[in-house]
Parts: sequence; structure tokens; C-alpha cells
Amino acid sequence: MPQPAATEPIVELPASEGMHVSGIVFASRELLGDEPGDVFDQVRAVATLPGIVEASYAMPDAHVGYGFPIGGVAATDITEGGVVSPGGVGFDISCGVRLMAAPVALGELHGDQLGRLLDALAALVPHGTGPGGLWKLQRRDLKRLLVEGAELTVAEGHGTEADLARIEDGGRLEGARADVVGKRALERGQSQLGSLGGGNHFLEVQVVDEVIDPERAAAFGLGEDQVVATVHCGSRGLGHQVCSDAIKQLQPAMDRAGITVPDPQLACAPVDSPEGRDYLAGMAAAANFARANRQLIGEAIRDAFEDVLGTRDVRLVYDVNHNMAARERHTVDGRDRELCVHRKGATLALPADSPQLPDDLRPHGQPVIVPGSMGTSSWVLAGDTGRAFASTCHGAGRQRSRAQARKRIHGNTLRDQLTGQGLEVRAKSAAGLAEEAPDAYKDVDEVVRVCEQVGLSRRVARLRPLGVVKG
DNA sequence: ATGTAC
Repeated sequence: MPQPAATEPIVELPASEGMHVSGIVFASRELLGDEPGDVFDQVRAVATLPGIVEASYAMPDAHVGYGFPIGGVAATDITEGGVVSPGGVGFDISCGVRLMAAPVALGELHGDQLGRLLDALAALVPHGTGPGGLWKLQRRDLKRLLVEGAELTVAEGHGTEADLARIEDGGRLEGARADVVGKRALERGQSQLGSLGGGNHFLEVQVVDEVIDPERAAAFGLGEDQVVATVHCGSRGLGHQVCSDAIKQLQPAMDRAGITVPDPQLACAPVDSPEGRDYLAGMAAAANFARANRQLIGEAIRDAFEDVLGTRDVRLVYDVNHNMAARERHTVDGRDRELCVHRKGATLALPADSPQLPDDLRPHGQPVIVPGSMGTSSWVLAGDTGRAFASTCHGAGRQRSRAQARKRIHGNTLRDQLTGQGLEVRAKSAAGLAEEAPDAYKDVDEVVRVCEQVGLSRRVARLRPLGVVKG
């Protein structure tokens, strides 16, 4: 029997005061917490953007971010003056998650193999802030990579053609231009290609703890007790610099177009304007950098498994990003329209039968990988109804600021706690570890439960962490 | 997220 509407975990914010559409927040009371006002205000502010259609959405893990909520989804109609806003993409352009599955069951790991695997991963994968990357390349090769993405990485011997079919857009986002990426962005990227970074970025070794949907799990190449590796990282300093540069450059365009927004952090430009086009071309370049970055780290993961367990047959299950604006066609108000869909801390979750999916995944819907907080579960989901422009959550969602988290626990205490739970921890910065304490995050199990209840995505399998490498 | 401020 369907649930009565009043108990559905959905909050509607009616259009008012300059809002072109209403706000729709998919969240239970538990996820909203005691003070949801700030994130509601951001959802309402996004609804004032020129050309926005359908609704200003927030996913179940939403929390306050720069201008847009992290967990925000907003689409504008490109042919009707719709805008693109860097704040709707985020500073870490095309930050995302990659899941790789090893041909190894947990029971087959013996002695100190898990610890040695974590040692090998920590030694092979550059992690932490600042420079250091797996692939040192010339400036002209970096510029090529910004256009070709993971395709170039594979062409240069880092991975296989089969990998590309498991990356969004085949690993290469069209429309990227290197000439709009500034000198500082290029400098920062050149020394960081193939690196994890800091903050909430991590590399985990996990085990498939529970299979919820055996048919989809099998189609994704996942079985109970299987050992897997998850990588969460993005476009490092390059994407950050592209975003910062764009925010500065957009203000004149806004003045010229007479666009006013309720918050300077919502700086934007019509998609169909020189500034809008340049931002999207630079954003695509940073997205290609992020895809190549995760591809290189994926190869290093294979190297580590080969060193310790004698196999590099570690398959790429899927690589998703959760910080981008994409040109997509969707039906809105009965019309097929060309939209610019911002997903910031939100993941594309294509439903079954979507033409963009590779043949073998098409009947099942797009795989979505949702990292939990440290020491807690991560989830594999699949696209379901295509609601909210085919979007779903991206993680547990922060509920306490980094500063608040640091006050509550020292990094070394947390490391001892996690180690006491049997987790292998390889962390570069104690302060960084404390900022990512599990209680700084919402309950990821509740986040994915709500996603499933409202039709954003369905649960496929739950992953339990065995060891973590953190910057 | 981030050479955690230019």
C-alpha cells in the first residue's frame, strides 16, 4: 500500500519572492536535523536563477555549500536564457568515486596481507594536499589530456579500453578546451595528475557485506564477501583554480546581462554567452583531468594488488562524478528541452533502458557509488525512476563543520578508535582525520533508504571498510 | 575541496 503523502520524506518549498520554481528537498526529519533553515534558504535562492525549470532540488544528503547546497540539483533551459553557475558545480570540479572489484574473497586474505595491501596502496598512491602525482607530463600533453580525458590515459598504457566503457561519457567529456584554462590552473594540475588530495578524499579497501539486489549486483560484477577498492577524489588544484577564476570572470557578464541574484556566490552567466561557454569548456577540461586522475589511481590500485596478492585482474565496476554541469535533454512540462543540469554533490543515476548506458548495463540502470563516512558502510546503488533529472545522493552528507569536528576528537584518538575496530588506517594528517570523523556526517544508511523510498535510486549492495588511505 | 588567505 502506498505511503500517505504526509509521511513521505519530501519537503516542498513553494515558489515565492522571485523564485521561478518551487524547491523540493528529499529528506527525512532525521536527515534534516534541528536547523534545516540554511539549506532551505539556499534551495530557494537557487530557484531564482534565470531559466531554471521544474524545481530546485536537494538530495537526501544535502547540506549548506558555496552558494548552492552540496546535494543540490538544478536545471536551466539553454534556449530560454538559462544560466550556468560555477557555484552549482563546486570547487572540486568532477570530484567523484570509482569502484574496483578484485577476484578475491575476504576469506582468501590471510596473515598480514590486508595490512601489506594498505601499505602498498599508501606507498603507490600520492595522497595529501600539495604537489605530487603519478604521471609527470609536459605542458602540451596536459593540454591534450584536458581534451581527451581518460581516453589519453588509456592510450598511453595506463589501463584498458574496457575501463573506458565503465566511466561516464566513455572517460572523455566533449566540449573541453585547454585554451580557456588559466596558467595557474595548468601549473597546479601539472604536478598533481594521479593523486588523491586531502579533505574527504580517500582510498578504501572494502568487502561486499550485503547484497540487496542479487541480479544487479551480478550484472555489476559484485558478489558477497568480494574484496573491492573505492577511490574518492577529483580535479585537485586544477579544478579549484578553474572554479575560482570563473567566479571572478562572471561578474562583468552578469552586470552586462542585467542578472541579479540573491547571493553573490550564485554568480552565473547565460549558457549561451561567451562567459558561459568558456566556463563550461574549462569545467569540461577539469572534468577530463578528474577522470584521468581516477584512472591513474585505478592503475596504481592494480599495481598494489599485483604486488601483494599476485593479481592485477581488478575490474573497474564504475566511475561516477558528483560535481558537474551537463548539457542534457529532458522532458519538462511535456516538452523535450535542452537543459544545463547542475549536480553539486549529486550523482547522475540513469534509469534502466537509458541509451547512454553500455549494452550490458542498460537493462539494470546506471551504477552509482556512494561513499559513507570513515569506518561506516558505503553503498552501490542503481538508477531507478529518473526523477530529479535522473539524480541521486553522493555520500553521507556533512552534519558538522570541519572546525566543529576537530574540536570533538583528536585525530590520533580517532585513529586508535578505528584501528581498534579492526580498520587498517594509513593517514597523512591527524587534523585531516579528525575533520572526517564519522560523527561529523549523517547516517549514510538513512540517506540511501530515503533515496530508494522516493525513487531516486535503488539499493544494490552495501560495502564494509577494511582499510583506508587518507590525505 | 584548496599550495586551508594574495
